[in-house]
Amino acid sequence: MTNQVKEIFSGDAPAPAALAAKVRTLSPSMTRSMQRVAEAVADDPAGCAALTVTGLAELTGTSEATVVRTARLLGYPGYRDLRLALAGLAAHQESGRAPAITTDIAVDDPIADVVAKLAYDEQQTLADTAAGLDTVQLGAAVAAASTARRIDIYGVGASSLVGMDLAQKLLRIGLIAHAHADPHLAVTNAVQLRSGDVAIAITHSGSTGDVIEPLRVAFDRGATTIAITGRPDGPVSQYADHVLTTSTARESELRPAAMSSRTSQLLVVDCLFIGVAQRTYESAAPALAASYEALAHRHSPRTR
Amino acid sequence: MTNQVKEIFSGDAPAPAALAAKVRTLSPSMTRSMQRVAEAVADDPAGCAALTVTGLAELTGTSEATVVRTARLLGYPGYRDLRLALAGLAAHQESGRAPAITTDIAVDDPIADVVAKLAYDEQQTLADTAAGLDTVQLGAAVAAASTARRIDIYGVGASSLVGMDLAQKLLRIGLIAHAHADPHLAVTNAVQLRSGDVAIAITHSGSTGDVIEPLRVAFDRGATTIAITGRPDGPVSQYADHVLTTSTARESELRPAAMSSRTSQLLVVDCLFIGVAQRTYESAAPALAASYEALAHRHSPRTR
DNA sequence: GTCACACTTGAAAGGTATTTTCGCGTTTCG
DNA sequence: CGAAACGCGAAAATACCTTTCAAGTGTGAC
Repeated sequence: MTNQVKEIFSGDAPAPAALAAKVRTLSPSMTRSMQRVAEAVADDPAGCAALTVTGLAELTGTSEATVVRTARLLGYPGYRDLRLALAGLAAHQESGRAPAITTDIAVDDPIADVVAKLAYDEQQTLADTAAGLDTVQLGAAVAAASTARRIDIYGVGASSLVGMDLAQKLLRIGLIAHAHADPHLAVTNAVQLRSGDVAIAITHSGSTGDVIEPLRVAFDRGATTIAITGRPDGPVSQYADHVLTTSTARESELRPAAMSSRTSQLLVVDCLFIGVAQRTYESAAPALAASYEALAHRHSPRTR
Repeated sequence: MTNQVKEIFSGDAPAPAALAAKVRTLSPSMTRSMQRVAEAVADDPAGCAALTVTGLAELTGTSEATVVRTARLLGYPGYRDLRLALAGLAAHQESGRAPAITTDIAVDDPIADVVAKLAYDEQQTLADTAAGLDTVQLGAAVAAASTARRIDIYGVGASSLVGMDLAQKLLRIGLIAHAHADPHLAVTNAVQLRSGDVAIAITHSGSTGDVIEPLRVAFDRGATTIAITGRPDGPVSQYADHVLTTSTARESELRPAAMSSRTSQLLVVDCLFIGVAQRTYESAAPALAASYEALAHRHSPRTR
């Protein structure tokens, strides 16, 4: 009973705050005109809230239809609702004027600036991710993982580290979890899965073939599949029962996308882990305690 | 657009927040039906924002005309604008209702709270780390790494992932970096190091023997040694030329220290990486670009 | 190179929501 | 008690939003 419903285009909740983040996340899947609209909205929520469909269409040099389409893509039933959300957002940002260390990291930035900007960006990424995370999907993923007979995790490149992190933690609370970075081994293992097992694919782009393939196999075998991706509309979602969306921060030459996506992925993975730990508290608690113990012994006694 | 004069009744600014107060002020000058509408609006701004004129008219047992009249009296050009203001107000009071993120994550926290608390904690950790990071030490570490003939990184457990992350990134910009999670291999490799090489140890506790040992060897061999630790006064610092301090967030049963220390370590590692990328920009830039390319080809073509 | 196809897009038709008009009923005051 | 003013809602008029549809545009196959 794993593979039905799916909602196809995600039941995006009409996210409250992180609209700019959502725009960034969905931007790649938008057409040119829609991007213009989305950009205008993200740039000046307050201003746009004051405009009618027609007004916004004119402002962006597009048509009403396009505006409505964009609103839909952002998760609202129509423009009216987007407008309401915008009004709320405008009120928000009015109260808490952002200080904005907005500029990109440059080659000649002093090291202190690099630290500040990087920390700020990562904080932003965290906020965006938290705001954009669908708790229903997360809850479902937690439920599936908690009772899974076995959990396989797929991720390559930077995402493989996130996968290993998750596997490490799940193992620590007594679950059977494996992270696979090797696509071939991943597929080989995916074949073993069946209903009651869980497969998790981690890919920022949502279209990493090496990760999609094992997930597809797991999906076909009847396992419950979870995708952690920055592109919820990407190919990977096709084979995912539950999609957890990570946020996409602006990237620069010095700061590749992999860096902020990792932050976002780790937050999602941590949430998943804690959810599972909660659900399996009975067995997780002693396991956690035991692993504390084990670690403590590997430290030299003197801690001063 | 039929905008004639209309001002007539007061130049009330479309007050942002104090709507309830305005209702009270104006209440005496309202007719009975209008009072009912005003009351409903003041009672539940959020709820009313979700209603259409007709809906609100029905709810209050009045007519659309009366609703519009009330909106006018409150200082808005029409109901549409009152509704927008209401939405803004709703967003406001929603934000004020912070779910006490300050408390620890509990076993029975709903999943949404888990996400919020976790994100908040991590943001805190980032801020702390950035504030506590010694930029002089960081600068020195960057300088050493930029010109290193070879970089060895030691980390076990959760820290091993951070080490691998750093190694991955340094490799990508053309440096020779290796992460060692196996203590024996680490020592074996450390023996090879000499002046002009760099060794980096990552340990939250500052007293992880498996990591200290290879660092000591590297130190003795004359390599420049760097420690990334949460305990700058720990044993590891003994053999470190430069110490980069990570922050320690409170931990709880469900949220092991490894989790927040990882966030902190990653920030430090990212700063180190970007610093190096800046310094070696000439050679790093093409390397970075090249790796983008390589990655792009592994994705399915459609990215639009 | 050319054809076929799928996708984007805006114009205009089609619906809702909001605003205005209008007249009935009620109150108020002479 | 009667006249004038006011409150009120039904319904018409309008503005706004949504949907449909056909033309334009780029893309891949052959």
